[in-house]
Amino acid sequence: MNYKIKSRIWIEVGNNVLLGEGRVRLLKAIEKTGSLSKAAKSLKMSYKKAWILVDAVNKSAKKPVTQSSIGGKGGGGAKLTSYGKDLISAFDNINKGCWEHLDQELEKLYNL
Amino acid sequence: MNYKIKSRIWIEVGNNVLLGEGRVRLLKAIEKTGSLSKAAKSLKMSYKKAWILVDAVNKSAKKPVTQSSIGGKGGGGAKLTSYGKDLISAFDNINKGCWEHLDQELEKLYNL
DNA sequence: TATCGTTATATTCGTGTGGATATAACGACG
DNA sequence: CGTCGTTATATCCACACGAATATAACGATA
Repeated sequence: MNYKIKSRIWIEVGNNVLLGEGRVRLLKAIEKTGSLSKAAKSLKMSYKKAWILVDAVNKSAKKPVTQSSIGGKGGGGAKLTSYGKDLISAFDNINKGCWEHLDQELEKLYNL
Repeated sequence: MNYKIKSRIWIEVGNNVLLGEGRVRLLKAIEKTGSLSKAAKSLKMSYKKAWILVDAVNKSAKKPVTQSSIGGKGGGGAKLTSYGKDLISAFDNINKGCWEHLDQELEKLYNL
C-alpha cells in the first residue's frame, strides 16, 4: 500500500565519517562552481557548515579530497582532486546499487 | 583501508515514516517487556519519546501495530499485534539484506 | 599598491529537540 | 474501596546545533 523504502548510506574510516550523501552533494557543487562559498550558496547551506564538512572529509581521507587556494584571480577557490572524484564515483555507484536493491525488496511489503 | 559502509533504512507510507531502526528496536522491547514504560527504560529512552514514537507508528500504519491497556493487573501494558510482528519481520529481513548487499560492495573501495 | 572575492576562523544568537517532571485516568485485586 | 503501576498528556528547561555576523589573511591583477 504505497510503501517506500528509503535509505542513507555513508562510508566510515576508523571511527570517522568519510562520505555521506550531504558531503557528496557538497563536493559535487564544489566541482561545479570551483568555489566553496559558491557551492554552499548553491545548496542554501551556510559557509561555516560547508567549510566544516569539507574539513572533516579531508581529515578523514587518506589523501586530500579538495585543493583550495587563497587570494589571486577571483579571490581564490576550491576544486576536487582526482582522488576526490574517484571517491565520489565509488560512493555514487554503491548508493545507486543500494537503491536498486531496495526497490526490488519492495515486494516483501506488498501483502502488508 | 579499513572502510566500513553503514546504512540506515526506513519505510515510509505516504509522507510519514512508518518504521525505522529506532522504532523497530522500541517495538521489540515492547514485545519483550510487555510494557511501554519498561521498554523505554530498557533502551534508556524517555517515556515521552517512546510514547511519541509508538503513536507515530500507529498513526502511519494501516492497522494497529501495538495494543495497550490501562489499569488492571500490573497497571496495564502494551503488546504487539500480529500485524506489528509481521511488519517487524519484514523490516528486519529487508535491513539484513541491505547490510549483506553493502558488505559485498566494500570491494569497490579496496583500491581507494 | 589598492581592490576584490575568496578561504579560514571566532563569536554571538535563536530555535527546536529531547529530558525531566507533574498529573490525571484507569482497572484488577486484595 | 484504597493501592498500585501503567498509559496518556501537558509544561518547563537545558543544551546542542545551525544561522548570522564579523574579521583577518591572502595573492593576482589592474
